[in-house]
Amino acid sequence: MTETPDRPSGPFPAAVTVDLVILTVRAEALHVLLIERGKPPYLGLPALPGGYVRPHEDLDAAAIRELREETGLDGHTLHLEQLHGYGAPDRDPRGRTVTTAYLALGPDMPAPVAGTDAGAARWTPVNDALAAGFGLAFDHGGILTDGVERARTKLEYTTVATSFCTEPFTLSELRSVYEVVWGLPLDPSNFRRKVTRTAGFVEPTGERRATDPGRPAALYRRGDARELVPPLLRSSSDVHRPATAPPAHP
Amino acid sequence: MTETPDRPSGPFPAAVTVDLVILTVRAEALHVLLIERGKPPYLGLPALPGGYVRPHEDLDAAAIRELREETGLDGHTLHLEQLHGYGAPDRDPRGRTVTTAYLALGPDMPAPVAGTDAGAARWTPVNDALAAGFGLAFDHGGILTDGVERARTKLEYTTVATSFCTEPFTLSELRSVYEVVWGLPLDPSNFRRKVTRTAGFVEPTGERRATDPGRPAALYRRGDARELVPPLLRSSSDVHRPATAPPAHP
DNA sequence: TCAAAAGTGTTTCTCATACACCCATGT
DNA sequence: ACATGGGTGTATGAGAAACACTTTTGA
Repeated sequence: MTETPDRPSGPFPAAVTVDLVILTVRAEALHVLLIERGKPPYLGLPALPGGYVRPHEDLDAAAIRELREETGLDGHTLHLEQLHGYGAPDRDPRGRTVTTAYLALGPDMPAPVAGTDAGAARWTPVNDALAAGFGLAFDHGGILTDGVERARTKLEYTTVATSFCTEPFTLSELRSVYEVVWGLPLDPSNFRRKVTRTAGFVEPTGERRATDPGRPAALYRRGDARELVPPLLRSSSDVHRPATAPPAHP
Repeated sequence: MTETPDRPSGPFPAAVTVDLVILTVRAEALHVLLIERGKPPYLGLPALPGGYVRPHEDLDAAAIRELREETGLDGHTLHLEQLHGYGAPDRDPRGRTVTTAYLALGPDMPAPVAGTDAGAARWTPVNDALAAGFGLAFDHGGILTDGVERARTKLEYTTVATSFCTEPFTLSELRSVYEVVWGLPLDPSNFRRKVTRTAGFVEPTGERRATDPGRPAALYRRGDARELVPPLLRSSSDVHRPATAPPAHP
């Protein structure tokens, strides 16, 4: 912190909050948990869940607490990481407020607990929430954009994609996570190879699960590895190119 | 922000600061800019430069301002990015203080301006500053560790390494940045190929610079590219293996 | 027995590694 | 001329992309 004494700057009171970008994959689309504001400002508008940090609480602890309060889920079973700090002077009309945004990634979750908070929590497709005119409260549109971008890049070089899956899961389910978050189709067999060849990415359980039609799929659990080397690049790599016109001669 | 009304939590006043991890490469080692604290707490101990955010100032603006005040350098010519927020309740004995740390990377800089601040600023080798018993003020040891780690990984998949070089620079100088930050020797010819084949990483100026003995090196400027795909991995790739004992027969 | 999904094998090609070798300059 | 660093060329091998093919189930 290191203050700079004897100059026009000095400590002034600000409110400290945490906000949560909670993402999950459901119905083949990336969803974010939004609540409806129950009081001004931005009354009735959708917003990210969050709240004030308590006087004797660390930022991470506040994020875990808010996560449980809003979703009923244990912050230790989800992936939770600090995203970014936001402190524009006018971001809250009530007064100077600095927020630390957190990114949470989890499997398709039970219907969100009707928050002790005013408005009920709702899963919203990210594409809808980011559409122009949707109107998130405060600067939450920008925060959501940053969170989604972080999630996309983190899939490349970490194993967090498994956080979106309920254990045990199949490799098709894991691949679907990548396809939904990146918005790209991947080649199933090459994806399988990369995942199973990376030590600690997934661990087979030995069990299988029947699918409606088709061969039962082997089940896996999350492995110990967190970093992914080499990374699973989404650009120019592993993309199953759609059926384009084949070259001239048959 | 989204307060949670009618519950034991609510806004309480906290001080808001920014701290800077300013790194540079000089004398074949990574250095960090530290100031000496001129007043309690932690009087006389080294600390990261930083200060209070002003009442009508954004976090980024505060970081740029502090950077100029402490180094005399323009925040727009250096690489500057938000690092992480730190808000442990007891991190400052004077009261609740939440800080947002920023990471700045720049070329070997002019001797730091004797800060308007109390203690003079000093370049310190990162290895010394992180050694047990060096004793940085507050939680600045942890912040510095996080900053160095961020710098190491960012060299892999972005072009920020060029921020450490004074333009124009040679490819040997750029390679030296990687070697110093990663602590690994790299193969000069393969490094050259990767850098020059990545569009927008560096742009040749057409000029050359004489070296003491040896062929003059071509000079380059930073390119437009910020992301580096494919990344320049530091693990198991491009490492020039040191002279180990050769196989049995000569 | 057919459709659908899981899973394996294989060819082709790209790119990184390792290292030999040539170039340009100061002493 | 020779030592020193800059810079180019290339043989080898690992791994990715593309896709044909086999396996296992439900209807």
